Amino acid sequence: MTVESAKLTVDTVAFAVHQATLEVLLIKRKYDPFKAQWALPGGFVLKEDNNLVNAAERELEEETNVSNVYLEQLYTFGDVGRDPRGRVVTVAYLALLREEEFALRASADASGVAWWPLSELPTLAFDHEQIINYAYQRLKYKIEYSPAAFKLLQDKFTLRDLQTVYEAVIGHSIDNRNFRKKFLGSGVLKELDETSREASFRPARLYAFSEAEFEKLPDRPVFVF
Amino acid sequence: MTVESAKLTVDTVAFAVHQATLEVLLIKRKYDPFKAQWALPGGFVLKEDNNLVNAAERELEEETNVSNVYLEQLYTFGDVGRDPRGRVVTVAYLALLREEEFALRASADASGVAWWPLSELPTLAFDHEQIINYAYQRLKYKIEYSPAAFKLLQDKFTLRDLQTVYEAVIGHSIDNRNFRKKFLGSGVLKELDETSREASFRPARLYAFSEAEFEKLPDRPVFVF
DNA sequence: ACAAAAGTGTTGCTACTACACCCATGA
DNA sequence: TCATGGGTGTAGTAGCAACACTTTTGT
Repeated sequence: MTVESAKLTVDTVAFAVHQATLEVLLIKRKYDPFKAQWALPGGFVLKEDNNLVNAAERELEEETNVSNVYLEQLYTFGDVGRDPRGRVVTVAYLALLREEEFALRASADASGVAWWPLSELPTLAFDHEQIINYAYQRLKYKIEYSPAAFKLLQDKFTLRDLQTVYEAVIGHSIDNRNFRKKFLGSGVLKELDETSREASFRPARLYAFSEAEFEKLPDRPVFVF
Repeated sequence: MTVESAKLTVDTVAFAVHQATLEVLLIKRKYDPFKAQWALPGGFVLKEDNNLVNAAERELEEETNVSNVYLEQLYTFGDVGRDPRGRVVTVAYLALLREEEFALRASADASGVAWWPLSELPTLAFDHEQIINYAYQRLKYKIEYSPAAFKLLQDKFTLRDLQTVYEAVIGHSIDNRNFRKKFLGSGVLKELDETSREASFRPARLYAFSEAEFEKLPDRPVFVF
């Protein structure tokens, strides 16, 4: 019996919705293995990280300049052979954020950083394509019964913005009357006294999400369309 | 920057329903830390395990004699301080099985093995109480939209058996007419030509679960009661 | 006045909840 | 024939899907 001292890494699948498209944040690797290939931001867990999510936050900030966003643990991938360097187990995280809030900046192990549409991903290092697929499944489920969509939006948003997020994530369009009825009826949206004046047409009312009202919903609310 | 070579363990929360009670499989630790305390079956990932679930299966069999059961990854716990030996990250698994199928046998690091009702757990080693709570939440969700309940039953079962599993997991009783209507209407139960003759009263019809029919259900079926 | 997106109601149907009694069997 | 769990039906309600036109604004 030999205790395996596995190397432990964290990788983050960061999603954002940009121009009605669901996108993933990738970095271009500076070093081997998989030098010059696109990969998820992530890296080794260090002694100074006092838990796993801190490690994921640190790597994300170091490699992309994205910080202070919603992160949740996804799944741990540990098959022998997923990393050519030997037994490397990775704890994958899901992040949800708004692209506009961050100026991407490559550094550390990355020679590039970019948002890629989920439907047009490049060839990826390691088993990162599999991890992204897993993350996407999780996001599709989460958006149906949790406030995940609001992590992808500004604090103030129009119902159209919210619907666009849902459509980008689930991958098909939604009847706007039913969509609005369901959200307005749920009580989780606070109607604001402001409108967004975008162009030469009717301005849309702005709303904010109420965490408190969401918590009050009976058991597991359903936002399926 | 120092690469942390974390120790990696796996722990399994095995559930079964016995006499209408949801129970968890625990072992009594033979060695320090937490010597003589109850804990989840589990241990270090070894070089010869070629993926994480294999390690969980191996440890479960070694410590309890339970093998060949449904296992799924739950969550990875990696906070500094969760193990007095230093940085030990554990990948937790959920197992679902029937108690009657296995003769428990303690060995390796365990001086005892037993099923404990979830509502009467002893003091547990490490953060294992937290892990069990997490597993229980997951089970409650899974049973509502997946065939998880059938992993807790024999191949042939009565509708009463199935209802008992649901009641034990969700923690409250269900109207039997509505319960039967929903399951019979769903098409996932194959009616068998057999009955279970238990005692001096009307024998109950036996059913089997049809994986194939379950897969045919539109999107995410709901078995909420 | 026009272009563009915002905003709004109704109807039919399905699926759920609540609820209480008769049936089949073995002893 | 009795004790025990097995098995069944209905009515009211709530929530969902499908569907198209009017309103408001800036230019």
